Amino acid sequence: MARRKAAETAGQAGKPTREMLLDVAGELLADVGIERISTNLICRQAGVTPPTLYHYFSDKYAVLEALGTRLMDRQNDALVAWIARHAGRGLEGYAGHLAELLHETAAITRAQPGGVWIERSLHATPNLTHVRIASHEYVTGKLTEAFAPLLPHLTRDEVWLRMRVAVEFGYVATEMVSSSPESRRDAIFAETARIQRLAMLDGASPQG
Amino acid sequence: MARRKAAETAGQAGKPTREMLLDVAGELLADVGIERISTNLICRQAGVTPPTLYHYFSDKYAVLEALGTRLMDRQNDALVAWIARHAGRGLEGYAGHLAELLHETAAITRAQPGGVWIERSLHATPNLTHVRIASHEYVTGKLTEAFAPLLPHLTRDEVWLRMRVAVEFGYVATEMVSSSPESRRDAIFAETARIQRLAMLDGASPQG
DNA sequence: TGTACATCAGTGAACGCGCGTTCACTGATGTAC
DNA sequence: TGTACATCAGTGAACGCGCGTTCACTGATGTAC
Repeated sequence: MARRKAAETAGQAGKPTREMLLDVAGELLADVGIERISTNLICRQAGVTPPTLYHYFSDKYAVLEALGTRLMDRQNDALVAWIARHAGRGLEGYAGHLAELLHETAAITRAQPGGVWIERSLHATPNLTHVRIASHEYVTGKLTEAFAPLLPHLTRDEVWLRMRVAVEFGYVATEMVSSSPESRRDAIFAETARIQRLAMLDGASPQG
Repeated sequence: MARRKAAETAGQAGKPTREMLLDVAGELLADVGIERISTNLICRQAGVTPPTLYHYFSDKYAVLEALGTRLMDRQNDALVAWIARHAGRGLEGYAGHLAELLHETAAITRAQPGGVWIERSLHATPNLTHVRIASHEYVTGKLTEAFAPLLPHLTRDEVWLRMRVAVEFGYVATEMVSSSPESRRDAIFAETARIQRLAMLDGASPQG
């Protein structure tokens, strides 16, 4: 009687309980916010009793941390794949496909229940900021590896800073999009890609 | 016996109680986060009993909203003054002084107890996002007024979008700075100003 | 193939605690006459 | 100048509620022999 029943009650039949708890937690971050979410509420919404949650997570913060890690790992994988896909074609190979990267990242965020509220919540919780920072520094490192050889007039630290700022601008764009009507999405990403492109090419020789 | 005593206990002698409650609330947002802050905790820290807080604010959200409004009003005043100070010297009059604006905004944020955590908290609380959004749209409007005549090749909507994105990038820069060592501050703002400048001048005639 | 046992995902019920908020009240100060 | 009264900033104590977490337990499944 124990196994599998809860997930079905919550209409998430088939999903492993742990994943389902994370999905429910994400939804609740969007609905009530980091400031109102509670373990009891997550359990009630998931059709599970509290000891089940504590079977999978050591405490409330572990739930939120896992939620953030799951989202950011997916985003990071997409970025690494994007770098690989456009490698070997010089600066313009990357700079010409920034909007693609923004759209992909946004799609991943949108696909996850809670979407952008997960990032906002991590960001506003002193205990949890390290998740976001570690993730952003990881992708900054990957981008620095890719771009440093193409920007020989800059020191590695200068490239790193340029990438760090570009990463932050990218995330803020996906975030703006999430609170704008869908019709505005393309315009915001196009504008962001335009700016990031200028930032990357500035000072480099015309054909990168 | 009633009047004035509480503020002195909390080492904020002379400050009106309402202001002191907001300062304490800001500190607590930085210390424990939006997710742990409580009215009882604010009162304890401020050396005041709960009914005093409810004398000045209708409920917990009103405290946080007032805190956000106070910070953003100060930032907005600085931006309006910056526009006035550099008006009449064409595009480059503005674009050449972006780092100044970033530094001023950051200084205002830093001067307020809780600083950047106030913005993060509003941002992550569904009930309160309207404060941040209204403020950012207000300054976007002011910038659009100033820049539209200088960018005649763009429609007003295009200028608005460009400004909206620039505003968001500016805020994210002040935010990055707050979690970086002080020595990095200038570099981050210089990089942000570089990018914003390119974004503004792109497509315009050389002397704006 | 049967059986004994370990493991594992889950339940039911409760714990102490701090939350947001409110009630009835106090006493200092300002104002009218 | 004195006095009656309104106002205003604050207190002390408690309210019901939901929080995060834990205890002892259940019963289905996997494994060894």
